[in-house]
Amino acid sequence: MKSELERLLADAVSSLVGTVLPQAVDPAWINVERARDASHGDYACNIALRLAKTARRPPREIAQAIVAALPPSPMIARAEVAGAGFINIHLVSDAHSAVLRQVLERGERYGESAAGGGERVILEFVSANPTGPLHVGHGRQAAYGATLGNLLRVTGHSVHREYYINDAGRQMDILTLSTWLRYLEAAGATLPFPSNGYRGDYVQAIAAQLELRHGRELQRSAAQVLAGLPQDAPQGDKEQYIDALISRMRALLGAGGFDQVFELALAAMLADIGDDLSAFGVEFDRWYSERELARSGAVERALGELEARGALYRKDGALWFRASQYGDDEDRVLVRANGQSTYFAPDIAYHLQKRERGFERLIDVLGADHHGYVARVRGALVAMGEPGESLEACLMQFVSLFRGGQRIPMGKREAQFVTLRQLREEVGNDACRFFYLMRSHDQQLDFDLELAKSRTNDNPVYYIQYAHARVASVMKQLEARQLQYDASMASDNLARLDSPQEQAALRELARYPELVLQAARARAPHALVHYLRELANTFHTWYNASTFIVEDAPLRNARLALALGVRQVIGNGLGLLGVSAPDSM
RNA sequence: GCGCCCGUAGCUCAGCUGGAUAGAGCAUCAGGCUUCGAACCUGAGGGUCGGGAGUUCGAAUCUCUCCGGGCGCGCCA
Repeated sequence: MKSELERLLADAVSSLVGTVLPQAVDPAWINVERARDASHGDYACNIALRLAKTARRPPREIAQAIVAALPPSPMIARAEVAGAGFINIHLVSDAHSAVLRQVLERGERYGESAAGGGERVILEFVSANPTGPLHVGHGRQAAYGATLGNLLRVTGHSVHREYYINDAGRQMDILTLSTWLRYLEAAGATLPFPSNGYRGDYVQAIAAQLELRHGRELQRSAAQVLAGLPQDAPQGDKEQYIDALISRMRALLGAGGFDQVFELALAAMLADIGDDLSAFGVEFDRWYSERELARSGAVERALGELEARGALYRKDGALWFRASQYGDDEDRVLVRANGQSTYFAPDIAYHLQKRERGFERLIDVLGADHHGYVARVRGALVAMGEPGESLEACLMQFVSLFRGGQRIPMGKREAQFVTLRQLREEVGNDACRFFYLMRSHDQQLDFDLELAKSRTNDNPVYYIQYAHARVASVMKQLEARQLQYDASMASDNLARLDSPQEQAALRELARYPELVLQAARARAPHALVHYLRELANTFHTWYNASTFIVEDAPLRNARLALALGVRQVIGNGLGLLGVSAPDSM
């Protein structure tokens, strides 16, 4: 509809070139917007205002000329000049009911488009280190990533969802050590827990699995473990201390023994994270292991590529990337003086892999604290001959939990932090996903548990679900009265939907495909949440203003068709959000 | 100090690539159920869009600057 109108206006404008207008106009300039106010008709165009300067004529005069030159169309009832020089377009009422027909015909596919042109997108999100359970911040990234993926899919993109597993770094060694120490403790050993270790209860649970699997074969005495170690913090350096402990563990158990603990801890964490996400309705096409990436030689290949292009140099025994020449603030270390690579080297290789696998667009959903990371990865891509624009980062601001106005303190390494699982169990998946998506991703989120849990009128989740359930309820009532919905009678009588509330509902339904496209392009799932609230509001208003099941059969069926259309679109929208659309609640 | 995000009604937030009189929810106040679900609806009050300057027909939106809040700035990830 929108593009149709833009085409008509472009025709009108080009016919004026040479008379009213001095030169040809780029069709991209001609944008039609949905009118904000119903009195302004259905669509509005500001092209006359934009052309006023070059044409050196008053905008209203140009607008008048465009309206006069507008080719006739069966869709347009009338076009008029308003305000400073806007062109307001009123559609014929058939155009409104045509939308409803489309909703009912296309069903679940209403709102889909091919706008993305099949662009191959890899969407990486969550990618939390497998060193602990997901917390509430990861939950936001999960909800956002999953819904963004849905939005891109229905707007004609080929979407691949991926979770990058950081299973090769030092953090995993620390988890392995933490697990082993808890395992020793459980067998009665008394030893201090490193200040830098993972203290969460889940570590004890993994230690218990270790005991179950390996019995006492990995036991060593506290004296063996602690002999000759440096001081832990606060007297000593906690990093040195924990590295020494890791080395000690390797020495006492051998590489094989260490790996046994490592593999068990990793598998346990991945199972926990995977189950958690799956229960939250978040699925991935692939879980991409950093270790496998490293084993494949991809890291060396990426470094070789950088080397070949002269983007590397050695300084102070380390290998550096000339990031500052590719848009970053300063150069970055890839391989430390001790020979170990930083997290950055495999990340470069991973992103190069994404390009090599044929993805045109690389979207990373990251926590806001990773914003500095984007410039260096993009710089590395550019240095390797890839287009920097292909990488796009969606930075998620932080989540603060509140319980009835009281902030719940959260710390990362501390024993007590709220996990995603705890949050989901307390407020439910629907409210959880909805609340995560209510706010723009670059807005810090205050998540109030009491509000999310409340089954009262101030909880916006139920407001939308209620509209869906109400339609289902009406259909049940219809059956109870021994009546049947007659789709063809409805279709013949859509012109009867002429009340202000019905017109408003039709307009909202027509807006949905545009909204979905806009939300996808702006990477803004929250726009969909707001739209659904507005759609539900128009429906509730209509519901309160008129009775659907009336004696007049043509009118009754037309109204039921509209109600079913509303239900369909609410269902489609909630589906994209990953929120259920119940028939009763 | 530098970089990123934010600042809009009492509170929490929308406001699309600049457009017409800046909008919701909650809270407050006043109304609406013998009728398809009142988890709903109707109405009212409430604003120097953080301050200032600029760009132009037009700025909450773009630019600069200042103020305030959050987050980064490591041979951690």
